[in-house]
Amino acid sequence: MAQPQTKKAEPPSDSITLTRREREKAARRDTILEAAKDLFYQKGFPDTTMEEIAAAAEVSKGTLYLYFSSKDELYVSIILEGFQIIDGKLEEISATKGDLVEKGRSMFMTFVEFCLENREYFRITQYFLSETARRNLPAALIEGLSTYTTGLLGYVADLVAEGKTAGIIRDDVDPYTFAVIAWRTATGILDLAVIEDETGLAGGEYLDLFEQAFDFLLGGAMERS
Amino acid sequence: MAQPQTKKAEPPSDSITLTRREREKAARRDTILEAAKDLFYQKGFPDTTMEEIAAAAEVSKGTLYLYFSSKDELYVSIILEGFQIIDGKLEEISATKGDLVEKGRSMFMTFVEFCLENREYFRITQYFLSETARRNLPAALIEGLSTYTTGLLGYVADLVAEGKTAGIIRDDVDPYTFAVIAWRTATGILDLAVIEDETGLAGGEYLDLFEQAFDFLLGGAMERS
DNA sequence: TAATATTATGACCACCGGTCAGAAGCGAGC
DNA sequence: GCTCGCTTCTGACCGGTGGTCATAATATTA
Repeated sequence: MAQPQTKKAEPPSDSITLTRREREKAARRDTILEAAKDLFYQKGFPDTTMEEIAAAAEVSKGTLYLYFSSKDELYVSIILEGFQIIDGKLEEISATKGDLVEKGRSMFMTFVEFCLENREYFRITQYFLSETARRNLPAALIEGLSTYTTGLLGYVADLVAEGKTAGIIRDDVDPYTFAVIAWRTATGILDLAVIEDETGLAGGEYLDLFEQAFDFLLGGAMERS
Repeated sequence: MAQPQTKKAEPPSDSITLTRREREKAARRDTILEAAKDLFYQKGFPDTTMEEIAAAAEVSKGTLYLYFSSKDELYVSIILEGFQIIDGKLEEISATKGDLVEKGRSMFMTFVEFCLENREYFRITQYFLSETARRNLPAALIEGLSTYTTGLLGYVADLVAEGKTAGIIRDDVDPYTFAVIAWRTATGILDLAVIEDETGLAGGEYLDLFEQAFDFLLGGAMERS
């Protein structure tokens, strides 16, 4: 997940020791990351303490801070992992040949379903928007997240642009703007859908709401023949 | 802010003592609430401590807990106040006669602008969606919020229903569903717009994004003549 | 004024994220 | 194989926070 890993197989006696060290460091980092992910997903971000993560990773609390500068940075690293998974799925859809509208719907629903199946992950990404999180985070991480987001939106924007060329989407629709709006509509509804104890709609019922939201947005962007 | 206030001006010697006590209690509660609101709006929720609120309200920290069971409950009480302001604005728009589409846009943008002008308020409402907040909150407060939300959405749903009657909105559009989607689209984008330090778009630029989002949604719901 | 009930106080507690001085581990040179 | 020096690890410790509770102050009643 996002770490060099430097698996170079050049073993002259000199550099090999350094390389093994690096590998061990990366492995420990991964161990911590996995432990943290399990706990965050199980108990949520605020209820997971650094002490617990340290115990689960079988290191001391101090060691945590040798690999991650703060609790916030730790979970942002986990976010990035999730981003890469979604990125893979969208790229796959993007590569298929087929009806443009169905490809769009598929992207939208794939994103939604991933977030519904990984609620804790979604909650974490949302928490990241909060002012507090951003104040305490290394600028590099924020930058990284923005880049990933832009990348994901790119798949949608490209599709919309294709739709314009094909005469399906209106000329005055800006592809990237549409992508942003669709993305934020999805997350807005997800905020609701991710709440377990809600009196109203339950899990599956929300899928229809997402479908309808997509239909409205698309309908507003399509060329009316 | 949802407290009785009991300003009754009936002063028979017997009940007056009891009433005065009640009034004093309510007044204290209000004082605390005002102090907390000022601080929350100024410094944000996480950076405001109970000690500070106590100092600002000129009471001790312990007293805070005689009036509010937790920090969470304190600020949710503030949320309810904000809801009533929005409710008033939407009701006003609802009562005007005029173009249905413009009324809808006006409701959407009024909500958005209120949230942009009261970012702290908006952040609080969003935080309220989190699992943690819900676990620690009195059921009555959650119930209250749901009721208010349903009320706000009612204005939009009624307008959509009117649009259907007028033949502007498609027959198969469910008014309440549309209202929910529009609401969540707004909050989804607001999540982004409310971040100060964002590299990309700045404050005002978002207004256009909201307008476009509204246009897409509406376009998808309108009867295509 | 004395007895009682209500309300306010702030020292105190548990807990958490984060730090740091020192311990432990490990490779290199003699 | 022993020591020296560097890297990695540790856990006691710190500052600060939300929340509690025995006690004090105040108001009410008799």
